[in-house]
Amino acid sequence: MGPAPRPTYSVIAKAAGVSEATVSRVLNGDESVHPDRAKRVQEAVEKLGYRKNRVASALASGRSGLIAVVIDDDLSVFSDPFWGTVTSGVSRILSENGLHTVLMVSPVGSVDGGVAHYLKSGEVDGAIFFVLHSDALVNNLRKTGLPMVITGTPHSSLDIPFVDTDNFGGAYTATKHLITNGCKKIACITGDIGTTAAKQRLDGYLQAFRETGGIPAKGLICEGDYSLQSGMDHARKLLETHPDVDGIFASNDLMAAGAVTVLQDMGRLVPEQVKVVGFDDALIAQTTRPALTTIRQDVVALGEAAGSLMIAQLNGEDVKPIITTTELIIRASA
Amino acid sequence: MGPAPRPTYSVIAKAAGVSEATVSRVLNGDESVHPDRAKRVQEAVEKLGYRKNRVASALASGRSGLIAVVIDDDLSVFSDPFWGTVTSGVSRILSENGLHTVLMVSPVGSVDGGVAHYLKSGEVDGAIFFVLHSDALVNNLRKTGLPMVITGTPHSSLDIPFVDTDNFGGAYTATKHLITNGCKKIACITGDIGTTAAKQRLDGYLQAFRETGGIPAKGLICEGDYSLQSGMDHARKLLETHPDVDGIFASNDLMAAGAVTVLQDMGRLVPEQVKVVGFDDALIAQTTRPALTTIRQDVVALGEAAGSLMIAQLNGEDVKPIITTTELIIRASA
DNA sequence: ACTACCCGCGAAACCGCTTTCACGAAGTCT
DNA sequence: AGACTTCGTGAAAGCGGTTTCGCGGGTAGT
Repeated sequence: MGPAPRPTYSVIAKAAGVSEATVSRVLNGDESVHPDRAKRVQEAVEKLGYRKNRVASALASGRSGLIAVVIDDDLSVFSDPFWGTVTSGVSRILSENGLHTVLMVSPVGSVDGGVAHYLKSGEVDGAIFFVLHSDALVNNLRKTGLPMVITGTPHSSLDIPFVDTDNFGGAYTATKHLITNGCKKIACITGDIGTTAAKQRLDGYLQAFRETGGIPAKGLICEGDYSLQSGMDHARKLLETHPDVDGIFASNDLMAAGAVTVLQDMGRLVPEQVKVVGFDDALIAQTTRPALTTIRQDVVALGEAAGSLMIAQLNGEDVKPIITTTELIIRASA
Repeated sequence: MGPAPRPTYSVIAKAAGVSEATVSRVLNGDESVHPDRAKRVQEAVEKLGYRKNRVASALASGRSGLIAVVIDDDLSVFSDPFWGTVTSGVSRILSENGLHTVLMVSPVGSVDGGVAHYLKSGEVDGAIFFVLHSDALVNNLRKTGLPMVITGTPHSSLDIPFVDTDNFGGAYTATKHLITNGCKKIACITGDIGTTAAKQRLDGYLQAFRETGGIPAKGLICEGDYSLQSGMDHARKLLETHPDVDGIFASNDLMAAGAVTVLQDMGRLVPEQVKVVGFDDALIAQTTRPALTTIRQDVVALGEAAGSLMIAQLNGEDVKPIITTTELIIRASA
């Protein structure tokens, strides 16, 4: 025997002594049904343990109840808990609203790939993108009218709602912290500069400088790529070109951790001689010695924000980007 | 204007001069259609850019093309990249087979919760569970005939196919490595012992001991919970109760990292005085100083294995559990 | 009292694809 | 040559909801 046979409208309608149309109205919150009959339907539904068949409903109404979460295969899904965490936040909010999350891990670059087709096919009611490098697909999809939300700040200023961490503010705070603590020569190891997050964090760093009237010496800004290795490489290079560097703001904790180990290997004391601030407050920030001072971003909140932006859109409300706040977590490295 | 209007069977049928039934047969790989007509249909499909409406197809056939990935909310989805990584592997395999991944992050304990209802409702063709503590739901779902795959070893020996890392073998190898390198007093910090993975890793540790004739002294086995904190706590306790401990096998890298920092804080040299081996080869294994010697598990492969087990099941093949191999990664901590 | 509306509700069409069923043509067996 | 299969095919009946349309009765307007 297969799955338990489920009652259909016809059964409910019979039990409640009404037509299927009325059952449908009641179940979809149509106010125009007489309370008495609505109640009879409710009771029948209750009694028979009826559950709507989403597929049939989707076919008839054109709404599938599915939201795609599109994750670019480029992303380091494989080592960074970030994306999984955001997704779980998204998923929570969506399911609270009766929607399901369809996960698509796939190269997003192509405007004409399988993902694009799928999204265009109307099988999902909306799509949430985790985009870093390219907006091409999203941009292309705009004209289809598919409700979309971007996680991370888009490159071009599309009028598509997005959610992002306050990268600029966080980086500003981090750099300011270094300055306040007496650092005179502060380097910045950026993330992959092809991402808006990395750019914004760099901007925050620069802004902090600007305010103090200074301007970072040439060579103090190193273009990393968020990887441990790049953190190490740039720290090493920095020590050669600028032996007197006394502060480093790294665009994520991983690079910060890499920088710290290199600094120590080269005989520098952290934080006594060189202070280091990271970004993310990833787990790793707690395990390095000294533990990293860093900028915490609330990743779950980011996911939830993305989810609720989608919900709002589906409800026809007009939506504004959401920027989630960051927090300076002071540990031992700065 | 909404999504581009898509052609239906009726259009294709007309264009190819055949009936809709024939179109359906061709598109579903029914061999019994005359090649000529099949070709005509193919051409029409090609020419008109036809794409099948999955929803309609699902309603008519009862197959939704959706596979649920159920992640227990208990799990540390929020700090451990493990689950995200496995999921991406699953998703890749599924989508290669024309299936989509529906993500459900939700408390799984309840046999009667929303997830249970959803899975019973026939809206998905199968479910892949990430289960740690309880098999209740899975067990309950068996009688529905829903194809299922478990990631991780189930507690009770259900006849449900599962995939898992060779926890036992990995732990055995890790411990053996410590023994071979001259450790005399080797402690084990287990993971959450409510999980089979933790039990198996403990068993592997014990097996290595058994083979050398020894049996671990009382108190050398500490029950941790996979968290950084528990690694630190147990290491501290160990140094008090067994100051002469010279080897630690921790059930994951996070605890190993915690142990290492405590050891160092208490003045022990790693690996000179105490050697430490972790498990997972997580990113963190590379960032601790000294870098962790650990057991690598291929997490993506695990996900892919889960995906292909599901595919096989849907194809009616009979399936056997898959145990993926581990590898000893020797770094500096042991 | 008579036409004009509005409101609640059921009949029925419809969403787009799958699958059963039966029919005619062609092939096989005495 | 007649009866029996086999094979390819189309007509049509679903799958389980949603939604349009129009009807009957009650309220309102004049």
